[in-house]
Amino acid sequence: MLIRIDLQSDEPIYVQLFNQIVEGIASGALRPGETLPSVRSLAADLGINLHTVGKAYTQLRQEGYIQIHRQKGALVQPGPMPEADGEFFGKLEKRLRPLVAEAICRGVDERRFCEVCGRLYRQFGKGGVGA
Amino acid sequence: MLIRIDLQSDEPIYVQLFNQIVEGIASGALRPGETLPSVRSLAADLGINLHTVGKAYTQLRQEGYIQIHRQKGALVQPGPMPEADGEFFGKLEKRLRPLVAEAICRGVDERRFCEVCGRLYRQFGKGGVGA
Amino acid sequence: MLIRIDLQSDEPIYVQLFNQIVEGIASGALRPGETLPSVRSLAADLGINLHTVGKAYTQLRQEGYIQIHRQKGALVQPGPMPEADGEFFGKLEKRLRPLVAEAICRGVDERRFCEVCGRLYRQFGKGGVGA
Amino acid sequence: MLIRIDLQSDEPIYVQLFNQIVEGIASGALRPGETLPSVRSLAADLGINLHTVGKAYTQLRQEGYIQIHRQKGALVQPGPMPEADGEFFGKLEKRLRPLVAEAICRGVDERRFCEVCGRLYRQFGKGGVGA
DNA sequence: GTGGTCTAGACCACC
DNA sequence: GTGGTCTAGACCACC
Repeated sequence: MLIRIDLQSDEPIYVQLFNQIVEGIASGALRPGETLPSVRSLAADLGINLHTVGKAYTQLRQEGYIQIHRQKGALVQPGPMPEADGEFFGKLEKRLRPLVAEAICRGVDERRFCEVCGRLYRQFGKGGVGA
Repeated sequence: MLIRIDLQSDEPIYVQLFNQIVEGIASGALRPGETLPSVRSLAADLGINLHTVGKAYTQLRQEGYIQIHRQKGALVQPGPMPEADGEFFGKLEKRLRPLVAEAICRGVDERRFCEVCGRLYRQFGKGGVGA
Repeated sequence: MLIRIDLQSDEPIYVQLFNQIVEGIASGALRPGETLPSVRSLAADLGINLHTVGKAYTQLRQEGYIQIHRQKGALVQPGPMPEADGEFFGKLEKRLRPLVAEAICRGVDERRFCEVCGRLYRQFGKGGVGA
Repeated sequence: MLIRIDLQSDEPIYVQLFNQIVEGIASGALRPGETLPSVRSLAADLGINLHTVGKAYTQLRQEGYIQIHRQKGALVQPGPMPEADGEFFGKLEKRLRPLVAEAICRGVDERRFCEVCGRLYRQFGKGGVGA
């Protein structure tokens, strides 16, 4: 899977990496159980620091998206993905709220907002985990 | 309008303030043309530094949500709110993408995702700018 | 002559007033010797502070664009306008330099830059002092 | 590149700094991709506060003249410079208008005015971005 | 080491 | 009184 890091973004690199791996899982580019490159090799490929990759991997593990084995390295969660519990929906709402508020201020109604969401779903929807 | 700042949050205070004012506009708690408290008084009320409030106000002005008059203080944009142009939708998609990806990984389908959005729209929708 | 003050501009009101009166002279809307409204009446018309108008008038007098008489009030310089001496050209260059620099950075060449200047000259050029 | 700050000037320090960096880019003294001194070191060199430098850098970034990398520091925009769109020409006209008006009042015709512009173009033109 | 955020406190222009 | 600018100094995330 192709990963693109934008060094001049104000988004921390480890967050970009985290997001792109989650997006890879969502799109099916990364399948459950699939091995991920080692911290060392991914850092080398992307030209970034070992610690940065390590931080992204650690966070992915903490949220249940990947597993990390001392010897075998990292792999996409082969078992059940983390579930969408109340905590998840709580956080989701918290992160969505400012986006919705800005959209409302600019006159974007619910239908158009959901169209954007739908477009994203379709972008990911080709062969993803839910397929 | 009640504003609550979480000093422990990892979200910068000025961002929290920015978001809450935008949410106030979206909900109608802040009406177009309504005056906002002065930088000094709001800072005192919230127990934060006036520069932090100033930074939030400056950003709100840059994005067109408020006007700042050098000696009369700040007011909610009385004229047309910033429009939802291509740039806005581009940024919106960029900010929505990781949320959608995480939702997909957890098995949340488009319908349920849009339900969350819809709930937020209804939260804001009572007497908001579009009403 | 119509004067428009933008209260939400970051340009001080007295500067806006100064500029618009100079522009009125340049365009011929204000003729040499023509009387200007009193500080008091102009302030009332524009809904701004007396001192603000006073400051603009004082500056216009200091630079030779108008005369102020205790009894008769203010009038457009009836005699020779301030001349374009070395000091003037020095200041002009200083104020033009950042504009030219920004234009160059954006790939605007001298010809196009001067076209903009020429357009402004033509805007003013109908019946102005040089006509 | 030599930067000179006039602490007595009524022009804010961060604006002086902004302008001089833009002028450095226009003249070619600062090349695309070239690294700029860190906020701290430039502040120390100029004997001003690091926040003042930070404000200038932030504004330069917002207008697309430089990039800021969170840990590598700032560099002159290596890619395409911000383009001269309608917004730019609108602002340019607004800033040029009072200069042209004053020039007209003093009997400076379009030809002489453009000669001054041309002289500035030639000052910058030796090895600049357009060269 | 780098920029980002926050605080405390000062002075200024404007009106 | 209002926002704008500047300083000094601190802590933080990132890498």
